[in-house]
Amino acid sequence: MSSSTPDAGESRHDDPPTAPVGRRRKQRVSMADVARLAGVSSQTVSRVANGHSSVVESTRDQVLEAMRTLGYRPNSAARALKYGEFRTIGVILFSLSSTGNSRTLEAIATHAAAEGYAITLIPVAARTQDHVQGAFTRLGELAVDAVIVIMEAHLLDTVSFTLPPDVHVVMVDSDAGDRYSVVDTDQADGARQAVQHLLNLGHRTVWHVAGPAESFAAERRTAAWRKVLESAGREVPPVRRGDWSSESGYRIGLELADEPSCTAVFAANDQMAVGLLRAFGEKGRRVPADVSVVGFDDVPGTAAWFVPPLTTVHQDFAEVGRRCVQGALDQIRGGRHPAPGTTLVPTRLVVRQSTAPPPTGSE
Amino acid sequence: MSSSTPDAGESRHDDPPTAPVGRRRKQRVSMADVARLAGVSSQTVSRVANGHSSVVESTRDQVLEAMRTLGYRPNSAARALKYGEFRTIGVILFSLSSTGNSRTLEAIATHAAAEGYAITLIPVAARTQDHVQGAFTRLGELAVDAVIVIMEAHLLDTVSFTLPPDVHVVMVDSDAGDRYSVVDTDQADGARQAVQHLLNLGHRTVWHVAGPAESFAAERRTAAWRKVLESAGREVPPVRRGDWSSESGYRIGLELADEPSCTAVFAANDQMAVGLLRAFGEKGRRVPADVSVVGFDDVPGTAAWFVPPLTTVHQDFAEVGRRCVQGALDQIRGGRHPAPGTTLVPTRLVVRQSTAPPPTGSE
DNA sequence: CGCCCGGATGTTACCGGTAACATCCCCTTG
DNA sequence: CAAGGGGATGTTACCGGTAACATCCGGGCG
Repeated sequence: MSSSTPDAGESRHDDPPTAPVGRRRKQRVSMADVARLAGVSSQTVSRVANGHSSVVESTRDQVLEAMRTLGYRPNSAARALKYGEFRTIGVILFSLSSTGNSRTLEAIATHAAAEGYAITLIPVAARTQDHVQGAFTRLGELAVDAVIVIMEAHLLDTVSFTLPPDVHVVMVDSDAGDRYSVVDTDQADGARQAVQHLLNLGHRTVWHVAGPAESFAAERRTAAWRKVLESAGREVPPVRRGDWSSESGYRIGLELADEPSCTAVFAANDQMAVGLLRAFGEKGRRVPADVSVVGFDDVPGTAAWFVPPLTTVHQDFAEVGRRCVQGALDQIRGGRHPAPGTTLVPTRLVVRQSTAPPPTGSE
Repeated sequence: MSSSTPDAGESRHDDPPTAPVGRRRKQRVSMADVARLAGVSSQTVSRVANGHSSVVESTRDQVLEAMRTLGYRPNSAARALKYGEFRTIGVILFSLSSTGNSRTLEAIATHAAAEGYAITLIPVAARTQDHVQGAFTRLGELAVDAVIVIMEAHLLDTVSFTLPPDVHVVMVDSDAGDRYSVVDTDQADGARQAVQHLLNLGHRTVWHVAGPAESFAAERRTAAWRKVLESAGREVPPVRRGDWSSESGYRIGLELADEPSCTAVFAANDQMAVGLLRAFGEKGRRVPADVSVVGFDDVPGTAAWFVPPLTTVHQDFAEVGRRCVQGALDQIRGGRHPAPGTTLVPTRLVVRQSTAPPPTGSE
C-alpha cells in the first residue's frame, strides 16, 4: 500500500542475495548460502548440520562459523518434502473452553514435543455438519502425519466417511473403537464409583443430572448410573438432562429441591454440580446434610474450592493426552493403522465434603 | 515387527504405483499420478486444482474425476517450499491450564483458520531459561510464518535476544512494546475499575492479593491498585502476594480475616478470590456483608456461580486472540515488521454479589 | 613402484507443485 | 489462402535439503 508495487507479480528478480532488504519472500538463508560462504558444497553443509559421518574438523568449524554468521535455520518444508513426513500431528477439536479439552491438548502438545513432533490445531467453529466436514477437508491439505480427533462420537458418525482413508487417526472419547484407534476415559467406572459411593452412604437411590444427549461421554455416564441402580435393585428416578452449563444445573436444581425423596444427586459434570449447589442453597436444602452432590471432571483449582468442596470423579487428562500421542506415533512409525480398539484411562472418585449419609428419618 | 524388513533402508524401489500396499512412505497420490490417470500433464492438473484460467470443460472434468478416484490431496510441503511460506502461525505458551491462555488460544485458532492459516503449538514445558531457549531454537526449524508469544514478560526479557531476528512476532501481555508488536489486556484500567468500585461503595481502603512477582500482568494490576489508592489519598495496606492458586488465596484469606480493618479485598485473579471466599467463610466473616471481594478474569461458567457470585473484572480473551492474529497477518503480508507498539484490549468490571458497602459502624 | 582402499568432499537427481516459457492447433482476417 | 493471434496444453526449471553415487587424494602394502 505504501510503495509502487500494486501487485505481487513482479517483485521477483530484484533481490541480490547480499541485500537483506528483500520485500516479500526469500530473506531466509539456505544451505547454498552457507556453503558459498564456507567455500564448500551444500552437501557438506548438510552433513555438518546433521552431524553425519566424516567431515574434517577444520571444515566443520568453517561451516559452523558460516552458519552462525548467516543465522542459518533449516527449511522444514524442504525436509518434509524430501522425507514425505512433517513431524507434526494435527488435533481437531470443537472448543478449548472445556477444561478437559484444554488439558488434554496441553498433554498432547507436551508429549508430542518430547518426541520431536509439533502440534497443529484444527478448530471446528461450530458443531454443524458443514463445519466438521470443512475441518476434515482442510485436514487433507494440512501438513500433518496423523490426526487426533477430540469431539463427540455421535456427531462424528454422520460424517466419518469423509475422513481421508490414508490418514492416521486417534479418537478421544468416541464409540468408534471398532473402526479407529480410540483413547477413552473410563466414564463408566467413574460413574459407577460415584453412584456406589452414594449408595454406600445409605442413600436409597441416586438422582442424575445428565449431559446433552448428543454427547457420547454423557450417554455412558448415564448408562453406568442406571446400571448400578438396577443391579442394586433400586428405583431409577427420571433423568434430568442439562447441557453441561452451570445454568442448566441451576435450573434443574431448583426443580430437584422440591423433590423430598431426592437426597443424592450425581451430576454428569462439575459445572452442573455447581449449579445444583447454588439452587439447593437458595431453596434451603443444605449440602451435604440434606442432599449429597457428586460431580464429574474434578476441575482443578475449582472443584475443591466450592462451598462445600465438591466430591467428584477425577479424570486424568494428562494420561489421555499421553496415550493419544503414543497411539498416533505407533501408527506413524508402524506404517499401517494398528488394530482398532479402545484404550481406557482409569478414573477415580475424590471424596470431599458435598456428600454425606442421608438425613436421618428420611427413610 | 511382523514381517521381514528389519531396517527401512531397502523398501524403496519395490512399490509399483498401482499397489496401495506401500509399507512406509509414499502411499500418497501426487499430481503426477492424477495426470497419468487423466491423460494430461501435471501442469494441467495444477491448473484445475487452483481454478486457474482456461482449461477446457472436458479436460477439467477428466482431471476432477481422476482426482476423486485417486483421492488426491495436495502436498503442502511442496507448496510451502515453492512459495516460501507455510500459512501457519506458531503459538508459544507455557501452559494451557489457565483459562486466559486457553481462551486466547482458541480465539487465535479460530481467527487464523478464518484467514486460511493453521496454528502450530509450541509448548514450553517449564519456566526455566533452558526450556524457553529450547522453544525459540526449535522455533527456527518450524514451519511457521509468524509467532505469537504468550508468556510472562519478565522472563522473556532475559532470553529475548535469542529470538530469530527475521521472524514476525506478536507478544501477549508483555512490556516489550518498545521492541515488538504487543497485544495487551488493559490490566491497569481493569484494576482501577475494581478498586474504584470498592471505594465508591464507601470502603476506606482496599487490600490487595497480588499475583506472583515474576508476572507482568500481576505487576500492573498491583501498580494500578496502588495508584488509585494514592490518588484518592487512602492508606495503602501491605501487599499480600499469592501464586494465582486458590490455595494461596485461601492461606492469605485466613490471615486477612484477622485484620479487622480489612473490609474490601481486590484479588489479582478469580482463583485466589475463591480461596479468599472460603477462608472468610470459615473464619465467620460474611461476604459481602463484612468483607467485599473482587476478582479478575471472570472465568466463564465459574465466577458467576460461586457463593456469593463473584464481582470481577472481565477480560475479553477472544478480542486479544483476534488482534494477535491480525497483527501477525499484518506483519506477514506487509513483509516487514510494523512499528512496535502496544494494542490495548479494554476490560470491564462485572458487579455481582461479592461486593457491598462496608459494615456500618466500621468507620 | 604401482595398486588398492578408504576417508573427505563434490555432483546428480529427486521429493511435489507451479511460474515462466514453449508449443500446438484452430480460427479469424486481410 | 497465408499470416497472425490467441486459447489450450506441454516442457523446463526451480524452491531447499539429502541419498546415492562419483571423484579425488594420500597412504599402506605387495
